[in-house]
Amino acid sequence: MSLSTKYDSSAVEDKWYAHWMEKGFFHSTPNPDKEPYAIVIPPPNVTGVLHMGHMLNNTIQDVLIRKARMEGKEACWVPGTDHASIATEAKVVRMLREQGIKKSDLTREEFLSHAWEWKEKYGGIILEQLKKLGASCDWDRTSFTMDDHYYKAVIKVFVDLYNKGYLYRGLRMVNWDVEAKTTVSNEEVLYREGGEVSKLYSVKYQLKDSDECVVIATQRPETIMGDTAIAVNPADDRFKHLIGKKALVPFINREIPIIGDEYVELDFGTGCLKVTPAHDPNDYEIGLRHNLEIIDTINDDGTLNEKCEISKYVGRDRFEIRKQIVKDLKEAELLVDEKDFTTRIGRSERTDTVVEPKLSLQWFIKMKDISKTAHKAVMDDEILLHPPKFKNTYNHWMENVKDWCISRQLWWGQQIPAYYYGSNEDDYVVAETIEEALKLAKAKSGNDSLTLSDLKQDEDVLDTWASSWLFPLEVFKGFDDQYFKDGKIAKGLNKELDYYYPTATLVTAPEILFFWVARMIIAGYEYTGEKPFKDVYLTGIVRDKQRRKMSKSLGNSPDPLDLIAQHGADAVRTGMLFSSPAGNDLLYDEKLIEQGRNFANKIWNAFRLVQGWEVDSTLSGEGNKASIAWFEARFNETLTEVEDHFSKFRMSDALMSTYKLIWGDFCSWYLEMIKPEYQKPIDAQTKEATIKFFEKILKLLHPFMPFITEELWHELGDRKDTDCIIVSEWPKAQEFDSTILKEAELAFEVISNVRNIRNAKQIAQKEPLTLKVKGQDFSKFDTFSFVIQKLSNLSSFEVTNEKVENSVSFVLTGDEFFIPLEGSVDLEKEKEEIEKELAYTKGFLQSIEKKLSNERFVNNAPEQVVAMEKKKMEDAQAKIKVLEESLVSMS
RNA sequence: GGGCGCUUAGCUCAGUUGGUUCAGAGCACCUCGUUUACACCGAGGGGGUCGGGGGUUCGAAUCCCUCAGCGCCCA
Repeated sequence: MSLSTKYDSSAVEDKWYAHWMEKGFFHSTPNPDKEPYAIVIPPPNVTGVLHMGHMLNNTIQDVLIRKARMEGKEACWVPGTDHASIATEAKVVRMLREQGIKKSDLTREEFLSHAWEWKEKYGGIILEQLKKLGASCDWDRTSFTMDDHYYKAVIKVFVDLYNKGYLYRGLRMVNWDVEAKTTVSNEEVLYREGGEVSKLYSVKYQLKDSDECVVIATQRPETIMGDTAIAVNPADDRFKHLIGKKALVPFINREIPIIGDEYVELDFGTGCLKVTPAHDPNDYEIGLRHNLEIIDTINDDGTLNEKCEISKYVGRDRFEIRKQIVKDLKEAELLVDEKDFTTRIGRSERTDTVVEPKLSLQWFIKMKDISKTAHKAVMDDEILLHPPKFKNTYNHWMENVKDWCISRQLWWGQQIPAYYYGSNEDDYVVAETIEEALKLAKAKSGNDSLTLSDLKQDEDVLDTWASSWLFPLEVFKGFDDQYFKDGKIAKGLNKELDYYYPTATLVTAPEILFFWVARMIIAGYEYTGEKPFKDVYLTGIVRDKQRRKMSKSLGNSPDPLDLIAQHGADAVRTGMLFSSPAGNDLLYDEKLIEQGRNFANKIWNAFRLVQGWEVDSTLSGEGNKASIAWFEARFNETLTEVEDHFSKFRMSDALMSTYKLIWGDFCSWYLEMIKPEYQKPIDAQTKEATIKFFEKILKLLHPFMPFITEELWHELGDRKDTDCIIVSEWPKAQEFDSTILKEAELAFEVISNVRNIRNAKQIAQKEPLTLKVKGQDFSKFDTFSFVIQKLSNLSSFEVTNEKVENSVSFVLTGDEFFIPLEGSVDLEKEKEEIEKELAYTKGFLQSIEKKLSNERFVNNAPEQVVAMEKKKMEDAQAKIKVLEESLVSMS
């Protein structure tokens, strides 16, 4: 045999990927004769490199799309990338800095040209890496969220939402990164595990017209000058008498009211809270409730401004001032106490600076009305979430949906199409182009002399999610002028969108259920009146063995490309799926990948066996007929199971069923059943049937292991280069003969028992044995008697009416089996074992008899259950009889 | 503080409306084996009172209550 005993993935994978590409198998165009099946990829970040999460996610998508393709659907997997405004801008800024260029020295246009250059260079890395994984994306359709048409779509949607009244500008408390000078979203604010040690200062505030003082506790004494109230809990007996009085802000002696608010915790700090609405989200809420003044004392760069009223503080950094003011308070004897305490401090994911809560004028989408249909669609199972437990989460979020701040103080992204023409807050218009804006501005202002140069476009760009929420629509160019009219995408005009949309399945991580999934649903209904996808499969998070999330900073993530190079893409794909039940986190273990590799090797060797068989057409092959019929049935049984798993998005179960079919049923049983003796030929029918089976199991496995299955598909037969397994027909589950499955089951039990005895008695497999069975009905062994003899290596298998002396025995249901073994039978030990089994069976019988003698059970339980119990009882009784007889004969 | 979820074999997890030996799978482990596809292998085996307690029921891993531990989301 010339083939290596080891399967070499490296010699196979690139070859077939190139072949598939060359033949255009991944490409899809609308075909009215076929059912569409589209998936849009969750577009990876252009800044990213492939990580384990992508591997899992894209493997699942590829499995789904390959299966759909084989099922004869028009499968279309649209790839793409996301411009990721914050992450990309941060990368570009860092790169420029390394070259000695400061962002602030560049114009917007100059900066953007650097950013584009960067994107062209690095933005496609992940997509290239996905090819190594075997991803069968339609690469001709690759989309980028800043492509020309996409950019325009985002702008159109902004204008449309504005015109529909869904957009507004409003003051909001945002997370402000003083270094990047941008707002950061909540998910970009990180908290160190276990918190950070900070100080809690207790500071004396003088009461107005009194010698009395209140002592407040604060972590941020530098914001004292922005205080506009002191709050106490109205239920606090210590302080409630102060409510309504006035206090004086230290140093500047501004009068502020003392108010009662339940937000204040009695046992935290001193029980008195200074309220600084401009610099704390909770304080801002309190401020709203009590109509407090807002005094913003901190600049965008984190320095203090003149509103703090203390000239020596102005222009200096907030943390520097914290030290300074503590010193000053000490000197003024206003600092009562200072102690360490641990608290959560939010830091910007990008710059690691402490996030400054800040009030700012931002653009918002009103979410309540626009999200109603999207909410209902999931609750009514119009869109299915898998696993369904996420319905709850979704519901909770949608019920409490908050307005969405969509502006970001960045340059990389779609620039907000709002144009300002005057100094009043309301002096702006929203339009797709500046020319259009000028018209609107003239009309709105009544000033016909306005010119283009009087208009100033909003500096900010849109949140990345405000572009990616259009992904399933815009990858099919839904917002093109020809189709997008009056705030809706017209039907019947866009062939692609009409055909592929709604897409079939979205596969993504639960962490972006709201940021992305919910918003795509919202946009889908808003612009087409239809859902964007039917099923949403939420994958788990890939973690290491200590349950830590895999991350670059922890260094606990293996390089996926190394893994592929080492074990093969097929192995990595199956490894990821082996332990990936829907929606549960996956604890990554390299052993799983090895298991995948071993599996590939097993299949490879099964192939080596089969292809080595010479055919002798004079052989009848009669003895193999039952085996062939059995595997046929077993295949169909498994296929039915696999289809059921797929329908429930139980990918790892579908894989496991396939794995067991191939390794257990096909290799360990079927091939052994039909295997000719060494170097002997096989009959033609059996060989032919076996090749057919091999092809079928390869098809079943193809979505999971595309490469080895394609390789063997071509090895198994002489095929044209377009006759590939990737486009072969998926097997359809047939009715199967369950009788033969039961007969085989019984035969396998007999074989296992014989093997067990060989094992216990140390009898080599090559030494033939005699097997005799004492039972009423031998016919149930007829079909597989040949197989039983072959796999147990029996010289004879026959009926006996008598007990067989000097033999080892075992009992299956009511039949007793004997293997004569002169000399090597330890009577005492045999007896012991029989007694043990007898005791167990008697106990078992007792529990059933108890059940059956319970009238309420017999009356209430379904007939089928009662019948089953009766059968169990009879079997147990028969077994007990046989065992007891054995014991008698032994003594 | 509010909401959701989890706890089954050494590990990772199945267990669909309570009822076919339902207490399972894979891996790991133990024994034996280099037989002629594969040691990235074969044959066989051990292992859990389903987190604790209580309840409903003829019957509970499954439903209810309670306690303990853990996780996630929102504040």
